[in-house]
Amino acid sequence: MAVREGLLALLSDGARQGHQLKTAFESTTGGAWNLNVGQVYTTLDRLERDGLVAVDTSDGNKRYAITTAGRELLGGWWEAIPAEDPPPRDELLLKILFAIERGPEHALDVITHQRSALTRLLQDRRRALRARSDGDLAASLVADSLAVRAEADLRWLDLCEGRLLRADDPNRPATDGGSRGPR
Amino acid sequence: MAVREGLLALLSDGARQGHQLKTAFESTTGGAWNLNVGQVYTTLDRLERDGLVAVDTSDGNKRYAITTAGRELLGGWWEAIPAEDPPPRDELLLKILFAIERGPEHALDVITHQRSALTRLLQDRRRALRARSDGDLAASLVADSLAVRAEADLRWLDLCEGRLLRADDPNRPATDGGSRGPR
DNA sequence: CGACACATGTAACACGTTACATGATTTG
DNA sequence: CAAATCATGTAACGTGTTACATGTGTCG
Repeated sequence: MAVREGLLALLSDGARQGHQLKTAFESTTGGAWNLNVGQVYTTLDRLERDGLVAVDTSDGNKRYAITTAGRELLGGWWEAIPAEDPPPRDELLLKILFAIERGPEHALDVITHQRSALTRLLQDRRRALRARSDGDLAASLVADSLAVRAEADLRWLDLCEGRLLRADDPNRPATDGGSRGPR
Repeated sequence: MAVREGLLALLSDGARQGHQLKTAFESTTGGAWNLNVGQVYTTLDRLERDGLVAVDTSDGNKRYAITTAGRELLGGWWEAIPAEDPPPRDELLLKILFAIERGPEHALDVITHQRSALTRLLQDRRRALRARSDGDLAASLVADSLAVRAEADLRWLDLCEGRLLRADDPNRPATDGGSRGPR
């Protein structure tokens, strides 16, 4: 559900051909996300099927134009806050949750490993960010996003470790003895 | 690619039936992610097709067991750091990138709106986190993750706004005049 | 008995992705 | 002219998701 809106956003600036949309999409995302041309057309077909775009062949070319319904949907998109319910499944989170299920020691191992790997990755990303301080705004924003995301993941890993250690610590009265009991 | 590994992780503790896996998956994720039972079976079919699990009917029941290949894949999963290439398309990031394409003013509007909405969401999440300080470790970790994620998004929005304002500011020598020029 | 949970599936669809087929136009 | 780019698609596959069809067992 991201290609759709991206194409609509591009079309809200004026009708374009399918192939142009691929190019525009990639340049808008700073080259971070390439689209297979075929996907553009299949997505456009679906958008047309849903009445969000219409084909305009008034001049010999085949141009896609956004419809009123498309504009409405897009208007909502700008305002909508990306918070699906249920939230998208985050791989790191899932990994730790299932590691805990296998045993807290295992989970702590995984956390340690992930943290060091993530730290390395973050350094790389920061380095890349400094190196490529060319004027490409989009690419910079993508890099920022990746870095911030990695920092957040690291912070979460720390939180996670804290909770695990506290849960294991026999000093503390366990908040609940048998929530995970195997039937 | 998250249900597969989750089921494998559960099976690495011992063979189970399909329906039990649904229950285990949901309890492991603190109820944050429910699975349709049908999906468990289709996923198991695919895992079996790929030789990662095998069906065991030695006792009258139909149990799925992880295979050696499955264990190998799982071993890699624990260590693998969730950093796909290209990175997963982040909706907030996409939204801002396409908003910029429509015009920096528009982008600043969207940023402002997203920030206030996200701030509200974050407060809700924090409140929810405090309220439900029951002993459910998994649910707490999910809530932590959501909160940390929201904080990171807010921080990124600030970064983003900064870059945009700097790019628009005529005092600064624009790093590049025509990278976004409409041909 | 009737409701509910357990248990196993099938069918249909959405979206994303890759590979492939085809033709027109441009340009070195 | 040959190669590259522009342009439009189709086919096939993978995962995720929902809805539906069925049957068994348990318990109030």
